[in-house]
Amino acid sequence: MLSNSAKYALKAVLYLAVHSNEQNKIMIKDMAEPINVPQAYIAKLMQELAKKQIISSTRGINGGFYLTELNTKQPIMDVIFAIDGSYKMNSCLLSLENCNEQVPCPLHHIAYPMRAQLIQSLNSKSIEELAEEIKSGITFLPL
Amino acid sequence: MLSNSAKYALKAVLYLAVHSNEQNKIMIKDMAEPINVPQAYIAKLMQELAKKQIISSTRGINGGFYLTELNTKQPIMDVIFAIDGSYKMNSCLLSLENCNEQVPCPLHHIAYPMRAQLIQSLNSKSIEELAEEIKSGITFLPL
DNA sequence: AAAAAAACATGACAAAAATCATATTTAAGA
DNA sequence: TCTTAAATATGATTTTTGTCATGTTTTTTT
Repeated sequence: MLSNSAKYALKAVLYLAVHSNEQNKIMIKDMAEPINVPQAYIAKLMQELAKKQIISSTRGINGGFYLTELNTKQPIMDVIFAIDGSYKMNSCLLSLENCNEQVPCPLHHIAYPMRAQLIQSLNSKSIEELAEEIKSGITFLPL
Repeated sequence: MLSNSAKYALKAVLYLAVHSNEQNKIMIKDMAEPINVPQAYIAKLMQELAKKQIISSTRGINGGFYLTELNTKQPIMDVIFAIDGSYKMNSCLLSLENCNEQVPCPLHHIAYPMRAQLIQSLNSKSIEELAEEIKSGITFLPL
């Protein structure tokens, strides 16, 4: 449902959402440890997200990664899609190609409503909203 | 959330539930094609399930795999646990070890209720119940 | 008792995902 | 303009997962 990479990316993006802005960029080496992801690995993911404009970056001295106002308005789902594509998230629990409401697989009625609701939530929640919850101590971003 | 192996195993078990009983055993070579899983692969999975008593088997001539009455009463979740263990299914969306109700991760409030409900469904639905739905044309077991 | 047909056990191989390493490009400051 | 410090690009390596192959054991039939 979610690759390891997507999970790492989500943690990283939320970390940026809480700790960075256009005046305060964050370097790879300073974010790898707090989110507990290997530096070289998270670096690759961040580059991918930057290329797809999910996050922002500038190189050179005083460079780093950060989120613009616009970046933070994006739904969480966009981060997932950028890394995993849409297939993983959208496919049926049994990964049956032709499972749908008309020809439902044996688990469809159990699994589909929940997945649909999850997708709905991930699409409607913005990065910013989740960051606010972290800042106000409602949720946590631990190791 | 579910390994490929677990998905294959579920398809196979449901196939047995619909097509087999103690008088009517099914050989590997006759089930691989209809459920669209490589024969050698499903063979290995079935042996694992047989060893863990999720399904039944007898060898030798006229042998094969089948489900006893007792087998069919088991919850669907048991099949998943037998193949994947409990970790995959029970872990938080971000795979954070110490995410819980007291110290929730940023996605906990979005993801947990649905996962809990899914687990509840998989635990309360028996193999037999799903097989009945297939037999009566409510759901389908396609490729 | 022997032969045949099935599951069972074991391990080899392949593909994909995760992880690591290294060289290149860019931006800022001296 | 040169040096430095950062992201970027590319690809190598490792680990995990999925797939395949082959020989062994068990059960039934003759």
